[in-house]
Amino acid sequence: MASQALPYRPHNHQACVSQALADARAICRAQNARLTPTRERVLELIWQSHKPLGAYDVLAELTAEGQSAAPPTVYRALDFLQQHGLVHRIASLNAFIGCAHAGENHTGMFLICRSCGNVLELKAPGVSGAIEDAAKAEHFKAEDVTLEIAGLCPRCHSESRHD
Amino acid sequence: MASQALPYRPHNHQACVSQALADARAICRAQNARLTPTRERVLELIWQSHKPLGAYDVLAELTAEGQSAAPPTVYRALDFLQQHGLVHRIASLNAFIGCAHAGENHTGMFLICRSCGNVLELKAPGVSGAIEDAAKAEHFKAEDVTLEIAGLCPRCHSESRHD
DNA sequence: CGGGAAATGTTATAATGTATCAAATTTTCC
DNA sequence: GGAAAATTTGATACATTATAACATTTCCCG
Repeated sequence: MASQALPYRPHNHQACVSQALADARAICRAQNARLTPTRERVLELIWQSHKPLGAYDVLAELTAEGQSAAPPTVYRALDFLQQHGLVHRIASLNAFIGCAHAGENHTGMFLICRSCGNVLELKAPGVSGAIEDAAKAEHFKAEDVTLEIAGLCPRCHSESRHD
Repeated sequence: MASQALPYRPHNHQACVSQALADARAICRAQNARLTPTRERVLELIWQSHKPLGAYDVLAELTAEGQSAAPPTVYRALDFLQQHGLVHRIASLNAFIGCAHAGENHTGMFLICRSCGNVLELKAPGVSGAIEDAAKAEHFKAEDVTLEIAGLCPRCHSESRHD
């Protein structure tokens, strides 16, 4: 069995991208939302790795491809993708990452490696439950959860001990 | 008994401020850190309410008081206060709030009311434990947790139902 | 009181995100 | 099919948040 989650070990990443794009098309079709070429291209760029990408990094790639793009181009596409649950914004990094559980109606929990930069998105029902309980105990109506854990992924952690 | 946590109901807020400043002085003395006038004044400004304050809001108040302040003045003071556990940065708001549990070595969990803007900081050991477990299951070494819940505080929630 | 460290002042600039309005495209509905 | 409405995109300008770099001052310690 694999000891480490996908982002932390070599894998056929093109499969991740293809899957994400296929899911996105299906989700947009189901929601009657228009996954236009720019939006799809931005999603693909975001998915180019498991590291979060800044909006201006996306912009740079678009302009490098010859597209006439400005900041609003990118932010609008990212807003659309977020609203349809296809990407997440990582608040602690001001960056964006492809959603690993698109369409599953989840509360994202992100493990962010400060060494290699890769991010793993978990579902962690136990955590979500504990958060709901804590909010409920204060009579607080939770609507949106930001949960980002910075640290060392298994790979970088084991390497750092072999110095 | 009180049904709502402090930030969500009227209270003698000056007592919060005095307590926070007294704690800060004690903590800095214990750590041999210098709580200079600017740092102390920034902490006091941050504590002027239970709503997070932006760095440039702090800056505006400092300049209004006649201090010759620039962005680095504020960010340096905030960095110092964060390092000594006296304020927290709310990543989802790009703003800062006084630490409600200074010196207690905790993982902050923030309940942020999107209506009134007040923030309650909780300790929630159950949540921290669940997060640690989830990270451990992925062999991830957690170092820093960002946990921010946006929603409606008890007060705003009950008001919104009486429309 | 002198030498080094810490803190502050100052200017400039980087990085991230939005407002606004015009033009083009797509959808809707007759 | 074609006109009106809604959505999407283009383009310019600007707002907000944060940092780099270097000079100056203040404080601590011997």
